[in-house]
Amino acid sequence: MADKPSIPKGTRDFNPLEMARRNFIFDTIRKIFKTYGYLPIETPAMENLSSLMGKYGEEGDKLLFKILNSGDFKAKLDAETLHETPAGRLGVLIAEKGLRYDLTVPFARFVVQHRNDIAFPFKRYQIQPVWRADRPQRGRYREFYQCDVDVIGSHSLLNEFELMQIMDEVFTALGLKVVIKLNNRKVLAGIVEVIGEPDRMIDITVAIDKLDKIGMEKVLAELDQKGLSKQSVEKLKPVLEMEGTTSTKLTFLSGYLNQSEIGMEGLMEVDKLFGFLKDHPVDAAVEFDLTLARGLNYYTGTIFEVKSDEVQIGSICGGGRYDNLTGIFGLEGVSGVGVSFGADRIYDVLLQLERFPQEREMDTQLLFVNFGENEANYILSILRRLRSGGIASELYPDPVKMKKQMAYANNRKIPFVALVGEQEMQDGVITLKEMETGNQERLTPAELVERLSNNIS
RNA sequence: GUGGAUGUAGCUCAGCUGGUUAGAGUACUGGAUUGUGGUUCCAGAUGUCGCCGGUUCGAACCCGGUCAUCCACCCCA
Repeated sequence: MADKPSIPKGTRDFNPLEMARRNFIFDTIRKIFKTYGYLPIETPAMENLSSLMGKYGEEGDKLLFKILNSGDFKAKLDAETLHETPAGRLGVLIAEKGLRYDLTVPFARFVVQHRNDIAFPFKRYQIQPVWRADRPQRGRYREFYQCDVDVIGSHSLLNEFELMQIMDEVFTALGLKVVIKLNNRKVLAGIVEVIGEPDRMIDITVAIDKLDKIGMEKVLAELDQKGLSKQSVEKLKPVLEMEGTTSTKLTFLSGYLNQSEIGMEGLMEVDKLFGFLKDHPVDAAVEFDLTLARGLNYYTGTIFEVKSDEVQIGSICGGGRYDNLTGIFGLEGVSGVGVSFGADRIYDVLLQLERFPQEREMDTQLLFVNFGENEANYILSILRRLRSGGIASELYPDPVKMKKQMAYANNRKIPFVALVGEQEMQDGVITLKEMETGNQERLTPAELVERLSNNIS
């Protein structure tokens, strides 16, 4: 056999069953976005590389898919640059476009570019694929869909709360038990300020994150190795040892952070969100989680992450507040907040839990057996009536053996088969067979339409 | 980017410390049943055993390389 065709690593085909299931997820999410007043936009698959580079940290830049310039992409390069430039850097010299890495940065670009046509606060949703040159793994793809909702142009914490309600409503509608984790960058900034290491936020949050994996001693050793002073580590220790419920944690931190203005501000925000929750509870569990740092470096306030309570897979939804994302595109002082649902991981979770609803509304309801040219021609006008009545129906294209046509209906799980042969044509009726029971009845075309319309509703 | 595992029929997998013609289930095709599917029975087709090389009288099996896939770390949706 010749080499089988294949698709690039980390990408997938979707068959009709998978599409029905994916659309169930997209439809559920879209419907909820709309009821909260968000409007749809789309942006191109590719952006100028300059819009993408530097927005996701050093790691992110490496994971960008770059698109080779068309035409003679090395025309402007002299031999020396071509040789001397390290491979990693050569990319930007021969590629000026790249595939989008997420939907938030293109959205920021969109807002800046169309600022005069947008009424702020602008609430939009966007459901499109994104691409990352990551190494594929369980729950990690190189092409996957994000479903983003963002509000831009408002500082109000009501937006954060609204997003929490949306997250809750979506996962409830999908029938999934989840935990919404909540943190605030300002609280993290406050902690590093208090211990006197304001520039070491990343090292410290990574250390906090590893706490339950490798234990206190190893975390302390690692911090020491990273060059944190003993004094700072000592000061950090109470935070690492912090335990208990959200409210005891918040009480502890309000004492701990009281010398840090930014820390207290963050704490107040977290407190306010939990206040909203108290008055308007949601189904999902909501946890204050200091270990949540999130890699995307544009977040400045609240950070969200949603994890499945039932299946172990990375986060299935995440997001946060970014105060100055549009600043990098030249529009200062516009604050935004948003979250992104990972449709592909949600799919994996639903699949594993077998929670997909058994839905087959739009599938073919009725198949006409093809007995030959005359019969087929006669059936075409009946089909037209059925279809204009909203009944999905089809005629088997070839006049092959009946057994084969029945087997086709069976495989497609088409619930009804109609037989119209010479006999029926003469009598002006249709023999309708219900596949599941095997029952057959003779109906006029009008009765047929009525019978099947009732069956659908 | 670092580490580990696995590649045999369309799919899921057997294949004995290396032995001659590589199997099962399922799916597929035809028939039992020429206007009736899902069950049953009968028959049939299907493989460079991922690829390249080495060891051997002999390799799906052992060794080396390579590619692909999966898993963990990292990062995240």
